Amino acid sequence: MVFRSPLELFSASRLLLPHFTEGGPFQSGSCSPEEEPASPFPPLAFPGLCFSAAQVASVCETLEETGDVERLARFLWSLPVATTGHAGDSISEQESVQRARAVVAYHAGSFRELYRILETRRFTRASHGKLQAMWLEAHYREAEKLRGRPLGPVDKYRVRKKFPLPRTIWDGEQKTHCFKERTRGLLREWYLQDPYPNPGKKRELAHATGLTPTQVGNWFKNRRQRDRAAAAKNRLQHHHGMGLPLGGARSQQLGGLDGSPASPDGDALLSVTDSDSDFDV
DNA sequence: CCTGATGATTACAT
DNA sequence: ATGTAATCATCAGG
Repeated sequence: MVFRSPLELFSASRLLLPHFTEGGPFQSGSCSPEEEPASPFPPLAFPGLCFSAAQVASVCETLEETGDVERLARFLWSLPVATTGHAGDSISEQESVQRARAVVAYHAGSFRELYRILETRRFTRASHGKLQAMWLEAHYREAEKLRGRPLGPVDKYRVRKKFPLPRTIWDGEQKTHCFKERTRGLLREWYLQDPYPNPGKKRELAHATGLTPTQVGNWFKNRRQRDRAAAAKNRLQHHHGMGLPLGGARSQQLGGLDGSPASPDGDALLSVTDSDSDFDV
């Protein structure tokens, strides 16, 4: 659907390329210090043969940020494909280029190519979020197409389990349910010291966790509510007299999900995180 | 503070 | 393998 005729693409790329080289809007000084600063742009040569890696990366990043996927696709197609020989570490290997190719493949619906890119190349953390979203969305759409209907939460969960994120775009730092594990740990620590933080503390904690002060306030509010509810439940249980041999504070209702030890499949290391914080009275 | 909505997860049945 | 019910946590608004 997004494809155009090759003629138009090529002409557009010829129009596009000089536009980006002029003025040098961004310097993506990642790792190319020894390139010639002179000869800013050979005006009429073939673009793929004369652009430095930094320039290509800059163009890719700019086009990706602006969301102009069509132009990005044209630019990628204008690049030299699979320059053999020693070109293994050259332009094509740059993360910006690989990420751009992933974006283009995703938008074009070329999911297999997208998967190949995401699985074979290694990406830095800054790209993980976007690439993970693309990986998941692509699989969702495929599953959705196989079936007639849109996917529910359970279907998405199953798709997620069936196609786990590759290590190339996931550093193993799993997020439990909502916030990052690190964030939750910080919130819990501060909560233990002071369940009613003043605005200053809230702001400081928000900055430390990357959340908004409102989110921090909501978390504390919900947390207090949850603890209070747990305490009330416990008190009721005590009055009624619990005959259960289990001495744990949380009873049937609150600890309802801890009885699932039959899932030793790797990713169970975090499912126990916060329910344990409901310490007994 | 309480409630509704939503997502994630599990368990059960088909 | 897929559908469904139940549970839990989080988020946001009244």
